[in-house]
Amino acid sequence: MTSSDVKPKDSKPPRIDTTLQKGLQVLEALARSETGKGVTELSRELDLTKSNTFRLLQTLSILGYVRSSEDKLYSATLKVWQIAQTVIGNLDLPMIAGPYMRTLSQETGETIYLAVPDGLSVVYIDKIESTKPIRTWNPIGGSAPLHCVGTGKAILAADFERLRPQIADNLVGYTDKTITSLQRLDDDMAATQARGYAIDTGEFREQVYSFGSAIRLPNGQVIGALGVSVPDVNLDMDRRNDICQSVLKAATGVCDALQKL
Amino acid sequence: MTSSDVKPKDSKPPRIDTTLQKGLQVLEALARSETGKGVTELSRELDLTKSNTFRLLQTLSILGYVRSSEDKLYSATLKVWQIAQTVIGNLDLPMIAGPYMRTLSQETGETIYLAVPDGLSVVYIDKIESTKPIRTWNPIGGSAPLHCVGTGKAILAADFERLRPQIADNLVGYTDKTITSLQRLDDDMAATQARGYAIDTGEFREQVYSFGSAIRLPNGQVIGALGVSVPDVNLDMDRRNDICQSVLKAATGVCDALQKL
DNA sequence: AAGATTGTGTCAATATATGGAATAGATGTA
DNA sequence: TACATCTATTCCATATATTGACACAATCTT
Repeated sequence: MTSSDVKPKDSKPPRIDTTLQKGLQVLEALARSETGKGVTELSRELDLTKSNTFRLLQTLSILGYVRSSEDKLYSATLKVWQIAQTVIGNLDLPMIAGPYMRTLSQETGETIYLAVPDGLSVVYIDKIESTKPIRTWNPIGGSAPLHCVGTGKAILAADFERLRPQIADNLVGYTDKTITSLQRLDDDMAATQARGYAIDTGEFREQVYSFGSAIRLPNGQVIGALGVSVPDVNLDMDRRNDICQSVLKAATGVCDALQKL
Repeated sequence: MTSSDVKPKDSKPPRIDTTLQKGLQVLEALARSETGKGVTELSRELDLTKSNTFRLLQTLSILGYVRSSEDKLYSATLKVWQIAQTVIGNLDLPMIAGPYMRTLSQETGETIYLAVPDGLSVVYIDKIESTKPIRTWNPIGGSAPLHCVGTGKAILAADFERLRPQIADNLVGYTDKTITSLQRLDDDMAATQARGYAIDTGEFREQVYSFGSAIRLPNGQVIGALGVSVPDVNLDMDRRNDICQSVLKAATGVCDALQKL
């Protein structure tokens, strides 16, 4: 049809699936609503037909994204939140954090770790080896207890109220420095929260110090931590302070990068 | 066209917009993927045509739900997370928490508050008046500083590492009981985290005690708090303990209800 | 009880999404 | 270098799946 080309419309706006677009518009509109909305209200807001809106709502309901309450008010379910959680769980942290890890590596020369929480442990998902001729202890994919290492303690402190009861009975000792009493853990977590970074003074491996700072989403949710591991032979107090500041700066940088994502 | 005879498929189950369905399937598949997926890979996984998959990806890209990385790998953006945040922001907490608030009211007989965080304050979004002939102090819509009241302190403790630096310079005093030093706040927050509920001993209004416990999403994110306000004339130590336990139980109940939502 | 809302079904018309084939680019192999 | 085999992307005729107008029922207002 439209054989008479009087309307050269628009050249090449890549065609777009209108049904999908409308469906997502409906979902977003419901997400914005506090109380839920009716079919008619929605159709007016989005400038769609009532039938059309109804149909979209029906599909979204079947797919679980939307629920129609008691009366005829539709509202968004937490399904989109669940999906968001999986997105966050699959965020490519190594890529996002990469530049900051490299900076951190240059500034400190020590081994840099990127860790994510996994139950009551951290799992190392990326690292940069120390430039110094000292072997390193944790491979990518390896794990360590939350309460002993820099990255773990940073994560623990960032979500302490929730994790505390779980970890209270699991304060396994690894060295004579390991925190095994709940009282000492409480104190250490308070100090960590106050500082913004965590300090491990050989609490998991003898002679190995580590420092960590949490990586958070814009709303505060913890999704990982950056850390630096140092053989304590290398460590005087000045360097220790420098390293801590660097870690904190790097983690802050990653958080900012996440803001913009 | 297609004047040919009928095709008695089955059109009894409520028809569903297949384009929308497929588009959401694509989105979910990408959300599950760590590395991102290509068109062909997706089309095979979802049993769709390549052209079809490509078209869906194109529209999802335009709508901002998906991004095609450097080379031809598609992955989900944080847009679904942003939408999830608005859903959570608009959760009908009063309805969900209602039953637990009523139980709490019956158990204590005192004024029950439902509060949400708002910057460095709490805002009361629902309440149940005390059954006792004592007037109450905070209207729905009213607010109070995070660091002085039961609900606020519960929220503060639940997200302390993030909020601490913000509130450090804002410890305004209201009574001579108000916590105005960071050191005392740190201690109190540690104690609150350990207990699972917060105690306000007349720190906002003279003679008014309050108790609060945080409401969290399944992943730990704080979205509000339940609280009980009590004129201290009514309060002996036994009752105080009973009330604290009741608040804790009620808040836990709301959290569980959110799990199932 | 009448009237004005609403949500929910129906169904033909056609605009819309679709699948297949064609193109283009990239990577690997001989 | 040429060939083979992957990709992603575009094009287009076709029919299918979406659409909108209308009808109907169920509430709510008056």
